[in-house]
Amino acid sequence: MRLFAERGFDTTTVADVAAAAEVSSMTVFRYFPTKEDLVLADDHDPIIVDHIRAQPTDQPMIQRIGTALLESTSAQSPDERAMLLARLRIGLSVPALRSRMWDGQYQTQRYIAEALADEGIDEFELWVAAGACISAATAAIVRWAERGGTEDLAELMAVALRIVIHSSDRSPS
Amino acid sequence: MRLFAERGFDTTTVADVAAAAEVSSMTVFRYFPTKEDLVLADDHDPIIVDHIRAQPTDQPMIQRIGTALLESTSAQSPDERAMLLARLRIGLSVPALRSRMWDGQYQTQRYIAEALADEGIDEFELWVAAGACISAATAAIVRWAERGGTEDLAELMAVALRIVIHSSDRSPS
DNA sequence: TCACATCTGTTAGTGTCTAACACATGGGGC
DNA sequence: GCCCCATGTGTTAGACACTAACAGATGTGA
Repeated sequence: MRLFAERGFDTTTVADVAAAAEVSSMTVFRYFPTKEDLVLADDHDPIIVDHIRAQPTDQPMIQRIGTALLESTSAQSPDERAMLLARLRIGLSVPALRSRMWDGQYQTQRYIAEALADEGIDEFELWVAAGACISAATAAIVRWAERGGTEDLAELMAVALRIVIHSSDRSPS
Repeated sequence: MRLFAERGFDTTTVADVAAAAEVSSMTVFRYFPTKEDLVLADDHDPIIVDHIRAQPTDQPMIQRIGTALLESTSAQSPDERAMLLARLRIGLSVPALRSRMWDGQYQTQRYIAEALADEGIDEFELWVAAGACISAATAAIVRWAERGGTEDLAELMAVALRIVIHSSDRSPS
């Protein structure tokens, strides 16, 4: 991350990273399947799923997902926030990384839909609701990163989720 | 597209495509910046923007975007549908292409937000609304492709958009 | 101390993509 | 008809990401 931030992602080779880590290039590829994974490796999905499962089941589906996303973001430590910002700073400016980030959110969407399956909700409706919430959360995160992390991420995300969810008065299940 | 469908994307080299087109590899890269662009090249964004601009301005923003997406999909010819399905068939199964597809939607989101700027709406709210609609449209398109294109895409998209928009009673601007 | 699994390095190779230069083709002005 | 020039294309050389197969090192348990 230090090398990428200093010299740029595209202009830093895997060999450079390997040398800085005092290992061979092969060793890097053994732990990170691609160069992109050096930046994108994170384990936030299980945390989100935990928060999803902890939501009261008497709420509308879209509300449960949105609240879970908001909670799992609010629970981040300052260190995690700093790491997230560093990742986004590099990731949003490099096309290859940006694409991979969106795909990471697609994976998150799949995890969420999987965690909430078997509740009798229509599969497609669940998928759409998860997509809408993730889209809103992403909008907040991107905006936050573009402003250099100076704004309140949790508040931004709450605003974004409110736009998508607004006064949903539909019943659960 | 034929080669990729027959022999797989990863197992078909650019040299193979170039040979089939009876040109050199260099010529391929001159017209398509990357191998992925051989599959992903499309020009749907301007059409969406046209439909966006054609919406009555007395509707809520999210409604205008959603309707425009639905219209520009409904207006597709059978040939365009077939091409879309072929692209999705290959694209969804190849990680590198899937990632790039998501990034294409990010670009679409930017076009939409740009087309609707200067209307006095809060920039962030506009961005979130566009993201939610695109997310819904994408859910419909992916579902449609996963079912082999047998379902009614316009109807799927209408259902998805209704979930995101539902009975929004907020005023425009 | 030995057998074994795990980790790491080396080598050789494939494939994407770039840069620089040379060649061919075809149309417009003299 | 001939040259000039723009455009399109091919060739070559090369950087870099990534893979596969093999060999050496290291540490752990019996």
